[in-house]
Amino acid sequence: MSDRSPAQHSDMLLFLTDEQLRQGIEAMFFAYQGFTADPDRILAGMAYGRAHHRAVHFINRAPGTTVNNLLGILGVTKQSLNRVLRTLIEDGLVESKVGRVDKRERHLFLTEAGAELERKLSDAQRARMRAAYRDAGPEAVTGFRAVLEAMMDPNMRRKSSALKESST
Amino acid sequence: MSDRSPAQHSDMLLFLTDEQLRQGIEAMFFAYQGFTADPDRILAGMAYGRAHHRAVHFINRAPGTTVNNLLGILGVTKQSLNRVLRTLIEDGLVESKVGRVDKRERHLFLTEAGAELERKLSDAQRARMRAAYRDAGPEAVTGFRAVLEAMMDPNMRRKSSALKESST
DNA sequence: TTGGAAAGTCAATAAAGCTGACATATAATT
DNA sequence: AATTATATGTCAGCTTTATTGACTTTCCAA
Repeated sequence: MSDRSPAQHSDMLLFLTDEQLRQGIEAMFFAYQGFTADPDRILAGMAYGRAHHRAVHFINRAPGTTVNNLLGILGVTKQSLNRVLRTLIEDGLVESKVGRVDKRERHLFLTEAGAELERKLSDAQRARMRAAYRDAGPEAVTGFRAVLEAMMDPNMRRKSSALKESST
Repeated sequence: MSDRSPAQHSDMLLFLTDEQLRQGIEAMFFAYQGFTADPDRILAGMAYGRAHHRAVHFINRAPGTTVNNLLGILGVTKQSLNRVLRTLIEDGLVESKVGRVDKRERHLFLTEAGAELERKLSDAQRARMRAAYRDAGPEAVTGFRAVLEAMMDPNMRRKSSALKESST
Protein backbone atom coordinates (compact mmCIF):
# COMPACT_ATOMS: atom_id res chain seq x y z
CA MET A 1 0.00 0.00 0.00
CA SER A 2 2.84 2.37 0.77
CA ASP A 3 4.01 3.77 -2.50
CA ARG A 4 6.71 5.91 -1.01
CA SER A 5 8.61 7.49 1.87
CA PRO A 6 9.73 5.87 5.11
CA ALA A 7 7.71 8.37 7.14
CA GLN A 8 4.34 6.76 7.53
CA HIS A 9 2.21 9.66 8.53
CA SER A 10 4.12 12.83 7.85
CA ASP A 11 2.24 13.40 4.62
CA MET A 12 -1.20 12.65 6.03
CA LEU A 13 -3.13 15.44 7.53
CA LEU A 14 -5.22 14.60 10.54
CA PHE A 15 -8.18 16.87 10.97
CA LEU A 16 -9.18 16.63 14.57
CA THR A 17 -11.97 18.68 16.02
CA ASP A 18 -11.85 19.76 19.63
CA GLU A 19 -14.83 17.47 20.11
CA GLN A 20 -12.91 14.44 18.88
CA LEU A 21 -10.01 15.30 21.13
CA ARG A 22 -12.33 15.78 24.09
CA GLN A 23 -13.74 12.34 23.46
CA GLY A 24 -10.25 10.93 23.50
CA ILE A 25 -9.47 12.70 26.74
CA GLU A 26 -12.59 11.38 28.41
CA ALA A 27 -12.03 7.89 27.08
CA MET A 28 -8.61 8.00 28.68
CA PHE A 29 -10.13 9.11 31.97
CA PHE A 30 -12.82 6.43 32.08
CA ALA A 31 -10.53 3.72 30.80
CA TYR A 32 -8.01 4.45 33.52
CA GLN A 33 -10.79 4.21 36.06
CA GLY A 34 -11.55 0.75 34.77
CA PHE A 35 -7.89 -0.13 34.48
CA THR A 36 -7.26 0.44 38.18
CA ALA A 37 -10.62 -0.77 39.47
CA ASP A 38 -9.77 -4.45 39.96
CA PRO A 39 -6.47 -4.00 41.82
CA ASP A 40 -8.05 -1.24 43.88
CA ARG A 41 -10.78 -3.61 44.95
CA ILE A 42 -8.27 -6.26 45.95
CA LEU A 43 -6.10 -3.80 47.85
CA ALA A 44 -9.05 -2.17 49.59
CA GLY A 45 -9.31 -5.05 52.02
CA MET A 46 -5.65 -5.01 52.97
CA ALA A 47 -3.81 -2.08 54.43
CA TYR A 48 -2.35 -1.31 51.01
CA GLY A 49 -3.14 1.13 48.27
CA ARG A 50 -2.22 1.97 44.74
CA ALA A 51 1.23 3.12 45.80
CA HIS A 52 2.03 -0.35 47.14
CA HIS A 53 0.73 -1.88 43.94
CA ARG A 54 3.02 0.23 41.81
CA ALA A 55 6.05 -0.55 43.95
CA VAL A 56 5.34 -4.28 43.89
CA HIS A 57 4.73 -4.21 40.17
CA PHE A 58 8.04 -2.61 39.29
CA ILE A 59 10.07 -4.60 41.76
CA ASN A 60 8.62 -7.72 40.21
CA ARG A 61 9.41 -6.45 36.78
CA ALA A 62 12.99 -5.55 37.59
CA PRO A 63 14.14 -7.61 40.56
CA GLY A 64 17.15 -6.08 42.22
CA THR A 65 16.26 -2.56 41.16
CA THR A 66 17.56 0.12 43.47
CA VAL A 67 15.54 2.62 45.44
CA ASN A 68 16.77 5.43 43.22
CA ASN A 69 15.70 3.59 40.10
CA LEU A 70 12.26 3.10 41.50
CA LEU A 71 12.02 6.76 42.44
CA GLY A 72 12.68 7.74 38.86
CA ILE A 73 10.12 5.35 37.50
CA LEU A 74 7.33 6.20 39.87
CA GLY A 75 8.01 9.90 39.87
CA VAL A 76 7.51 10.37 43.59
CA THR A 77 9.72 11.63 46.38
CA LYS A 78 12.11 9.53 48.40
CA GLN A 79 10.01 10.01 51.53
CA SER A 80 6.80 8.90 49.85
CA LEU A 81 8.34 5.79 48.43
CA ASN A 82 10.14 5.05 51.65
CA ARG A 83 6.98 4.86 53.69
CA VAL A 84 5.45 2.42 51.23
CA LEU A 85 8.65 0.41 51.00
CA ARG A 86 9.04 0.26 54.75
CA THR A 87 5.62 -1.29 55.28
CA LEU A 88 6.20 -3.76 52.47
CA ILE A 89 9.51 -4.79 54.01
CA GLU A 90 8.05 -4.98 57.52
CA ASP A 91 5.24 -7.16 56.23
CA GLY A 92 7.72 -9.44 54.54
CA LEU A 93 6.64 -8.78 50.96
CA VAL A 94 9.82 -7.07 49.85
CA GLU A 95 13.41 -7.77 50.67
CA SER A 96 16.11 -5.12 50.63
CA LYS A 97 19.66 -6.28 50.03
CA VAL A 98 22.77 -4.17 50.40
CA GLY A 99 24.55 -3.77 47.07
CA ARG A 100 27.61 -5.90 46.53
CA VAL A 101 29.45 -3.50 44.27
CA ASP A 102 28.11 -0.29 45.78
CA LYS A 103 27.19 -0.86 49.39
CA ARG A 104 25.21 2.38 49.58
CA GLU A 105 22.60 0.96 47.27
CA ARG A 106 19.74 -1.27 48.35
CA HIS A 107 18.51 -3.79 45.84
CA LEU A 108 14.85 -4.67 46.09
CA PHE A 109 13.31 -8.08 45.61
CA LEU A 110 9.92 -9.61 46.16
CA THR A 111 9.69 -12.39 48.70
CA GLU A 112 7.46 -15.34 47.94
CA ALA A 113 4.60 -13.58 49.72
CA GLY A 114 5.30 -10.44 47.72
CA ALA A 115 5.33 -12.38 44.49
CA GLU A 116 2.02 -13.91 45.44
CA LEU A 117 0.40 -10.53 45.96
CA GLU A 118 1.89 -9.29 42.71
CA ARG A 119 0.42 -12.25 40.91
CA LYS A 120 -2.99 -11.67 42.42
CA LEU A 121 -3.00 -8.05 41.38
CA SER A 122 -1.57 -8.47 37.94
CA ASP A 123 -3.81 -11.44 37.18
CA ALA A 124 -6.81 -9.18 37.63
CA GLN A 125 -5.29 -6.41 35.59
CA ARG A 126 -4.09 -8.72 32.86
CA ALA A 127 -7.52 -10.28 32.62
CA ARG A 128 -9.08 -6.91 31.94
CA MET A 129 -6.38 -5.96 29.50
CA ARG A 130 -6.73 -9.27 27.71
CA ALA A 131 -10.50 -8.86 27.48
CA ALA A 132 -10.14 -5.34 26.13
CA TYR A 133 -7.61 -6.52 23.53
CA ARG A 134 -9.87 -9.37 22.54
CA ASP A 135 -12.89 -7.11 22.15
CA ALA A 136 -10.99 -4.52 20.19
CA GLY A 137 -9.05 -6.87 17.94
CA PRO A 138 -5.41 -7.22 16.94
CA GLU A 139 -5.02 -4.11 14.79
CA ALA A 140 -6.60 -2.02 17.51
CA VAL A 141 -3.94 -3.21 19.92
CA THR A 142 -1.19 -1.92 17.68
CA GLY A 143 -2.85 1.47 17.45
CA PHE A 144 -3.54 1.55 21.15
CA ARG A 145 0.09 0.98 21.97
CA ALA A 146 1.26 3.54 19.40
CA VAL A 147 -0.90 6.31 20.82
CA LEU A 148 0.06 5.49 24.40
CA GLU A 149 3.76 5.59 23.53
CA ALA A 150 3.30 8.96 21.88
CA MET A 151 1.46 10.29 24.89
CA MET A 152 4.22 9.53 27.40
CA ASP A 153 6.90 11.93 28.39
CA PRO A 154 9.98 11.02 26.35
CA ASN A 155 12.13 9.95 29.29
CA MET A 156 9.34 7.68 30.53
CA ARG A 157 9.09 6.18 27.08
CA ARG A 158 12.64 5.01 27.49
CA LYS A 159 11.92 3.57 30.89
CA SER A 160 8.89 1.72 29.66
CA SER A 161 10.82 -0.11 27.01
CA ALA A 162 13.84 -1.08 29.06
CA LEU A 163 14.13 -0.88 32.78
CA LYS A 164 17.69 -0.81 33.93
CA GLU A 165 18.61 -2.51 37.12
CA SER A 166 21.64 -0.77 38.48
CA SER A 167 23.89 2.22 37.90
CA THR A 168 23.62 4.62 34.99
CA MET B 1 -20.52 -22.44 18.88
CA SER B 2 -21.12 -20.81 15.49
CA ASP B 3 -18.02 -20.91 13.37
CA ARG B 4 -19.01 -17.82 11.46
CA SER B 5 -20.66 -14.94 13.20
CA PRO B 6 -21.31 -11.23 12.83
CA ALA B 7 -18.76 -10.49 15.53
CA GLN B 8 -15.67 -9.18 13.82
CA HIS B 9 -13.02 -10.81 15.92
CA SER B 10 -14.62 -13.88 17.36
CA ASP B 11 -12.87 -16.11 14.85
CA MET B 12 -9.48 -14.56 15.35
CA LEU B 13 -7.36 -15.94 18.08
CA LEU B 14 -5.21 -13.47 19.88
CA PHE B 15 -2.18 -15.05 21.46
CA LEU B 16 -1.08 -12.71 24.15
CA THR B 17 1.80 -13.51 26.38
CA ASP B 18 1.88 -12.21 29.92
CA GLU B 19 4.82 -10.15 28.78
CA GLN B 20 2.81 -8.43 26.08
CA LEU B 21 0.03 -7.74 28.53
CA ARG B 22 2.48 -6.39 31.08
CA GLN B 23 3.81 -4.02 28.46
CA GLY B 24 0.29 -2.81 27.80
CA ILE B 25 -0.29 -2.30 31.50
CA GLU B 26 2.87 -0.28 31.90
CA ALA B 27 2.19 1.72 28.77
CA MET B 28 -1.15 2.63 30.28
CA PHE B 29 0.55 3.69 33.50
CA PHE B 30 3.19 5.87 31.87
CA ALA B 31 0.79 7.32 29.32
CA TYR B 32 -1.59 8.38 32.07
CA GLN B 33 1.31 10.05 33.83
CA GLY B 34 1.93 12.07 30.69
CA PHE B 35 -1.75 12.64 30.12
CA THR B 36 -2.20 14.38 33.47
CA ALA B 37 1.21 16.10 33.62
CA ASP B 38 0.32 19.34 31.85
CA PRO B 39 -2.88 20.16 33.75
CA ASP B 40 -1.16 19.15 36.99
CA ARG B 41 1.58 21.64 36.30
CA ILE B 42 -0.92 24.41 35.60
CA LEU B 43 -2.97 23.62 38.69
CA ALA B 44 0.06 23.30 40.94
CA GLY B 45 0.42 27.07 41.14
CA MET B 46 -3.19 27.69 42.09
CA ALA B 47 -4.95 26.25 45.10
CA TYR B 48 -6.52 23.61 42.89
CA GLY B 49 -5.82 19.99 42.12
CA ARG B 50 -6.90 17.18 39.84
CA ALA B 51 -10.27 16.97 41.55
CA HIS B 52 -11.06 20.56 40.57
CA HIS B 53 -9.94 19.85 37.04
CA ARG B 54 -12.32 16.94 36.71
CA ALA B 55 -15.26 18.89 38.08
CA VAL B 56 -14.58 21.83 35.78
CA HIS B 57 -14.14 19.53 32.81
CA PHE B 58 -17.45 17.77 33.21
CA ILE B 59 -19.41 20.91 34.10
CA ASN B 60 -18.06 22.44 30.92
CA ARG B 61 -18.98 19.39 28.96
CA ALA B 62 -22.51 19.21 30.30
CA PRO B 63 -23.55 22.66 31.50
CA GLY B 64 -26.49 22.49 33.86
CA THR B 65 -25.59 19.01 35.07
CA THR B 66 -26.76 18.27 38.59
CA VAL B 67 -24.62 17.44 41.57
CA ASN B 68 -25.91 13.87 41.56
CA ASN B 69 -25.02 13.43 37.90
CA LEU B 70 -21.53 14.63 38.59
CA LEU B 71 -21.21 12.26 41.54
CA GLY B 72 -22.04 9.35 39.30
CA ILE B 73 -19.58 10.40 36.64
CA LEU B 74 -16.67 11.08 38.94
CA GLY B 75 -17.32 8.12 41.19
CA VAL B 76 -16.66 9.95 44.43
CA THR B 77 -18.73 10.67 47.51
CA LYS B 78 -20.99 13.62 48.02
CA GLN B 79 -18.69 15.01 50.68
CA SER B 80 -15.61 14.80 48.51
CA LEU B 81 -17.23 16.49 45.58
CA ASN B 82 -18.82 19.07 47.80
CA ARG B 83 -15.55 20.33 49.17
CA VAL B 84 -14.24 20.84 45.67
CA LEU B 85 -17.47 22.38 44.44
CA ARG B 86 -17.66 24.73 47.37
CA THR B 87 -14.27 26.25 46.70
CA LEU B 88 -15.02 26.56 42.99
CA ILE B 89 -18.29 28.37 43.76
CA GLU B 90 -16.67 30.58 46.39
CA ASP B 91 -13.95 31.52 43.93
CA GLY B 92 -16.54 32.36 41.32
CA LEU B 93 -15.61 29.69 38.79
CA VAL B 94 -18.81 27.70 39.08
CA GLU B 95 -22.37 28.84 39.49
CA SER B 96 -25.03 26.72 41.17
CA LYS B 97 -28.62 27.38 40.15
CA VAL B 98 -31.70 25.98 41.83
CA GLY B 99 -33.59 23.70 39.46
CA ARG B 100 -36.70 25.13 37.86
CA VAL B 101 -38.60 21.90 37.56
CA ASP B 102 -37.19 20.20 40.66
CA LYS B 103 -36.09 22.82 43.14
CA ARG B 104 -34.12 20.32 45.17
CA GLU B 105 -31.61 20.00 42.37
CA ARG B 106 -28.73 22.35 41.81
CA HIS B 107 -27.63 22.86 38.22
CA LEU B 108 -23.99 23.63 37.73
CA PHE B 109 -22.51 26.05 35.23
CA LEU B 110 -19.10 27.54 34.60
CA THR B 111 -18.79 31.29 34.96
CA GLU B 112 -16.64 33.16 32.47
CA ALA B 113 -13.68 32.75 34.83
CA GLY B 114 -14.43 29.05 35.13
CA ALA B 115 -14.64 28.67 31.39
CA GLU B 116 -11.32 30.41 31.09
CA LEU B 117 -9.63 27.97 33.46
CA GLU B 118 -11.25 25.07 31.65
CA ARG B 119 -9.90 26.35 28.38
CA LYS B 120 -6.41 26.74 29.78
CA LEU B 121 -6.41 23.18 31.12
CA SER B 122 -8.00 21.48 28.15
CA ASP B 123 -5.84 23.38 25.68
CA ALA B 124 -2.81 21.80 27.25
CA GLN B 125 -4.37 18.36 27.35
CA ARG B 126 -5.72 18.60 23.82
CA ALA B 127 -2.34 19.67 22.55
CA ARG B 128 -0.77 16.54 23.96
CA MET B 129 -3.57 14.34 22.68
CA ARG B 130 -3.34 15.93 19.24
CA ALA B 131 0.42 15.41 19.16
CA ALA B 132 0.03 11.78 20.18
CA TYR B 133 -2.60 11.21 17.52
CA ARG B 134 -0.43 12.85 14.91
CA ASP B 135 2.59 10.76 15.84
CA ALA B 136 0.62 7.54 15.87
CA GLY B 137 -1.44 8.12 12.76
CA PRO B 138 -5.14 7.85 11.91
CA GLU B 139 -5.60 4.09 12.08
CA ALA B 140 -3.87 4.04 15.42
CA VAL B 141 -6.42 6.49 16.76
CA THR B 142 -9.26 4.14 15.88
CA GLY B 143 -7.56 1.27 17.62
CA PHE B 144 -6.69 3.38 20.61
CA ARG B 145 -10.28 4.38 21.11
CA ALA B 146 -11.54 0.82 20.63
CA VAL B 147 -9.27 -0.59 23.33
CA LEU B 148 -10.06 2.23 25.75
CA GLU B 149 -13.79 1.68 25.29
CA ALA B 150 -13.35 -2.02 25.95
CA MET B 151 -11.36 -1.32 29.07
CA MET B 152 -14.00 0.84 30.73
CA ASP B 153 -16.60 -0.44 33.11
CA PRO B 154 -19.79 -0.88 31.06
CA ASN B 155 -21.78 1.81 32.87
CA MET B 156 -18.98 4.30 32.38
CA ARG B 157 -18.91 3.43 28.70
CA ARG B 158 -22.44 4.71 28.52
CA LYS B 159 -21.57 7.88 30.35
CA SER B 160 -18.63 8.56 28.14
CA SER B 161 -20.74 8.52 24.99
CA ALA B 162 -23.70 10.55 26.24
CA LEU B 163 -23.82 12.62 29.34
CA LYS B 164 -27.32 13.30 30.49
CA GLU B 165 -28.14 16.68 31.93
CA SER B 166 -31.09 16.24 34.21
CA SER B 167 -33.38 13.62 35.69
CA THR B 168 -33.67 10.07 34.41
C1' DT C 1 40.74 13.37 53.27
C1' DT C 2 37.07 15.63 51.69
C1' DG C 3 32.95 15.98 48.86
C1' DG C 4 29.01 14.05 47.29
C1' DA C 5 25.82 10.22 46.35
C1' DA C 6 22.40 6.57 48.16
C1' DA C 7 19.46 5.61 51.49
C1' DG C 8 16.77 6.28 55.53
C1' DT C 9 14.31 9.10 58.96
C1' DC C 10 11.62 12.80 61.41
C1' DA C 11 8.38 16.50 61.35
C1' DA C 12 5.01 19.33 59.40
C1' DT C 13 1.74 20.00 55.84
C1' DA C 14 -1.57 19.31 52.06
C1' DA C 15 -4.85 17.17 48.65
C1' DA C 16 -8.21 14.05 48.12
C1' DG C 17 -10.58 10.64 49.29
C1' DC C 18 -13.58 7.93 52.93
C1' DT C 19 -17.61 6.95 56.71
C1' DG C 20 -21.16 8.38 59.64
C1' DA C 21 -24.34 11.55 61.35
C1' DC C 22 -27.39 15.14 60.76
C1' DA C 23 -30.11 19.23 58.68
C1' DT C 24 -32.99 21.44 55.19
C1' DA C 25 -35.85 21.91 51.37
C1' DT C 26 -38.69 19.79 48.27
C1' DA C 27 -41.06 16.11 45.82
C1' DA C 28 -43.81 12.13 45.82
C1' DT C 29 -46.84 8.91 47.96
C1' DT C 30 -50.14 7.26 50.94
C1' DA D 1 -52.50 16.27 55.47
C1' DA D 2 -49.05 13.38 56.94
C1' DT D 3 -45.39 10.57 55.80
C1' DT D 4 -41.61 9.04 53.21
C1' DA D 5 -38.03 9.61 49.94
C1' DT D 6 -34.73 12.44 47.37
C1' DA D 7 -31.19 16.13 46.49
C1' DT D 8 -28.15 18.77 48.56
C1' DG D 9 -25.19 20.56 52.03
C1' DT D 10 -22.41 20.31 56.18
C1' DC D 11 -19.76 18.71 60.37
C1' DA D 12 -16.33 15.83 62.45
C1' DG D 13 -12.93 12.44 62.22
C1' DC D 14 -10.08 9.36 59.70
C1' DT D 15 -6.88 7.39 55.88
C1' DT D 16 -3.78 7.30 51.99
C1' DT D 17 -0.65 9.40 49.33
C1' DA D 18 1.79 12.85 48.37
C1' DT D 19 4.78 17.12 49.42
C1' DT D 20 9.11 20.07 51.46
C1' DG D 21 12.85 20.63 54.52
C1' DA D 22 16.30 19.18 57.64
C1' DC D 23 19.28 15.81 59.18
C1' DT D 24 22.07 11.30 59.69
C1' DT D 25 24.66 7.27 58.30
C1' DT D 26 27.17 4.89 55.14
C1' DC D 27 30.23 4.66 51.66
C1' DC D 28 32.34 5.65 46.91
C1' DA D 29 35.49 8.49 44.41
C1' DA D 30 38.38 12.30 43.33
